[in-house]
Amino acid sequence: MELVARIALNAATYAIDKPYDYLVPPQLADRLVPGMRVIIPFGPGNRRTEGLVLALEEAAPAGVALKPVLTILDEEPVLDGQALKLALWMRERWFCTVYDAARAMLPAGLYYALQDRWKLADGVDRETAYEAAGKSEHARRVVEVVVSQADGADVATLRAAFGDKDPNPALRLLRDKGVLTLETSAARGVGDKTQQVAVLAIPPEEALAQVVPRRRSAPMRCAVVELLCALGEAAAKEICYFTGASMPTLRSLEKSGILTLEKREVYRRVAVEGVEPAVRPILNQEQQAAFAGLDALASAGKAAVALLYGVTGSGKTQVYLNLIYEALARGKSALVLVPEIGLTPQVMRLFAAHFGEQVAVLHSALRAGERYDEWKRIRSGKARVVVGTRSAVFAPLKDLGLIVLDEEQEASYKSENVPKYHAREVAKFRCVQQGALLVLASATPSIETMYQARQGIYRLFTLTRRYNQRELPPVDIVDMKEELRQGSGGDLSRPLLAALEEGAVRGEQSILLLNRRGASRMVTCGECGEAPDCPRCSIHLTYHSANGRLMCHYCGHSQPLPDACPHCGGAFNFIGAGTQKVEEELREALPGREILRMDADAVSATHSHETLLGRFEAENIPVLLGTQMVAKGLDFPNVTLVGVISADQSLYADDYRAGERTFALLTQVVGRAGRGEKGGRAIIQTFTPDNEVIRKAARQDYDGFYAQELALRELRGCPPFRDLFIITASGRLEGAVLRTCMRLRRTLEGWLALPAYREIHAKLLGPAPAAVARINERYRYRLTLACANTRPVREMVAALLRAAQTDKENKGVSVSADVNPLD
DNA sequence: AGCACGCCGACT
DNA sequence: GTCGGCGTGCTC
Repeated sequence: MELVARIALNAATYAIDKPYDYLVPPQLADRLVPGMRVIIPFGPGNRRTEGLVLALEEAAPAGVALKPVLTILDEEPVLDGQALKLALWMRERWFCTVYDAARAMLPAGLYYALQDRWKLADGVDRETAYEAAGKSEHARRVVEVVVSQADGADVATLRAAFGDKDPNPALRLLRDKGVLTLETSAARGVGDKTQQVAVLAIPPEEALAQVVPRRRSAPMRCAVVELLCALGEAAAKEICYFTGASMPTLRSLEKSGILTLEKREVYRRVAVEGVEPAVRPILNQEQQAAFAGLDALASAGKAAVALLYGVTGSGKTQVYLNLIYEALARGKSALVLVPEIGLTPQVMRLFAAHFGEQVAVLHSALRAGERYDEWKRIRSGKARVVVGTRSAVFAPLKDLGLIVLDEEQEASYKSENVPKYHAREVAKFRCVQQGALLVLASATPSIETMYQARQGIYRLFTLTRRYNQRELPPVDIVDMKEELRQGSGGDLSRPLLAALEEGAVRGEQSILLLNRRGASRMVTCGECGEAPDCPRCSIHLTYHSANGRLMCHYCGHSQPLPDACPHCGGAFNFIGAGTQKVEEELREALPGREILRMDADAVSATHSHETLLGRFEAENIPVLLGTQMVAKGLDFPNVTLVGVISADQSLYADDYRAGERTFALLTQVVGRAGRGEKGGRAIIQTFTPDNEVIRKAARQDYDGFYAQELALRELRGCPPFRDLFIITASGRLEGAVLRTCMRLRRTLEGWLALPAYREIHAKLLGPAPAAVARINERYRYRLTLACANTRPVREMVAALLRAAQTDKENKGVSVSADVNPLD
């Protein structure tokens, strides 16, 4: 008998992902446990890859000899039995490999990078090596590269030296002659959250003296140095943004000794210590009723899902804080998930105040090492309450009694990367595993969740009473078409400007929400209507006034704004509002009033969210203008006016969730306007004032919106009536991508006609170009399969993906699948 | 995806 | 005879 490990491999692609059997050598046998990661040889070349041990079995030696496990990477298992089951389920559910799932579940700080280095074998000097290489040009080049490097050459360096040629045959030849050896080491990948900072290495005058005379031949070098002289030091990314320079330019300046590039940690941990302990919140009658019902579910020890539907300000948080107290009292642990934008220092402080040292915080802004520390605290049982964003759903809590998803409709719960999981579904699975209660909390639940609740599949608890019984603020909907007719062509209507001015005169504050990504605006030619496109992606470039350049939001390409339209010579116009443009318009309309801008640009530079919001409140700045993130400032007592600059921008996006997203946003804004003593009002600007989504949001009429939207979803065949499987093909040649898509469609049509799949009743759409048809010189087309998400359908889609990856006809085209994407 | 193996043309 | 380019099939 021998010990065999069944292992999921990092190197396996989706098409060949399955457990592979390896022999456990006797000297490793007593240390190896399922859930540990190992290094194993894979493929004909026995290249080293990482693997995750799924199971260990005693077996009689088979006919063919198994390859051995080489190294164990972990002292203790990193995933327990339930986590391994979750990984297997994720593969089935989201079309990823088991290892993809495992990677998503583990903190990055745990990560090992395998480093393969080719070195001269012991006792071999460079002369012998060159001799062995003989006349082979490739072999000589390999030796050249290897001897030029003190501790051997890594694979990437060799690849680079060979251009598009393959160094492998030469490497193998030299290895077989005993000249070269390959060493594999596993290096911990901690500290990956760093950024490059450029610092002048010599006095500014000297630096300028070196580059200015050569401004003509090297304008970028000159621009970079001038910027650095002004700033002293700056992040490499920012330098590239402001000057249009690229990283190679910075590296060449480093080589010339003019500047140095240093790696620095980006994130700092938010201190939570020194928080006053809080007492368990007391509930009003309505909250108490919801709490009692939920707690009865939680204490039953059977898995359940509940929707806690409570209007803004009804105190959902107090309810689930009480549930956590109860869970802890029963010896259970609790997990609270918040959307990315919702995990603020206030939230962290709130939980620290209630649960002190028992709280662990997991979010994307933690450094790899810190995240790893928190992960260990959770696994050891020291932390029993976890607050975190999407990936915290995998927190290794034992005896999980409760998971809360706050603002459950938020898009940030769906992962955009492989595996493209939804935290709500993962949470549901974990609750089933542990017999725990899942609480979905929201003032504007997603249509799917409310549908399940009304069907009786989820238990529904409702909070209708607003905090201190405050009335809803008056909401004005301003018709921007009418504004235009009256000759007011800007982004700000006269009623909004008047209200802003009035507020400022009274010393009150206003918040303006620009419902749109970043600081951007489209540019079109006023004569021919042409808009500049990204040369690599099929999307329009947007203008950034901070650096005066056109940029691509997908690949980061940037170029100067042309003086005139290259097609007809006409002048460029700006359409759509960006925060920077609105800011300029505001400054003109409200001379002398201070305006604070808060968008991705303003925040990433030097000031965090928090410092900006803090300034807004402390300095009583009259106007705060920004993207979604300003919604966090709505609770300040002196804010009496909230303006939505263009409700249309998200409403007319081309996906089925646009209505839901817009409704949730407007409802939140209106519901929270004027919470303070002074009351308040909201103004919504739109070109379509009769739109029912906008009107219902203004009235906080969720039920009306739900009824209308549900009917629409049924008509369109969207969730919750059908799930959408999006199968995307991408590649460099548009024709090949489209042909692959057509073949996939024919295959699916054939399969759907088979008796085995007769029950599916699917609707098949496409091929259609993806929303952004080309990204980074790759074309993307997609098929949509609309039907219920059942096991046979998932098996069919999985079979399609495997077939597509194996089919030689699809060379150069990759195919992937996603379920109910949110974009 | 990577990698070996096998086949074939180019150059010595 | 090699060397190196390219197509095909497998990965415990």
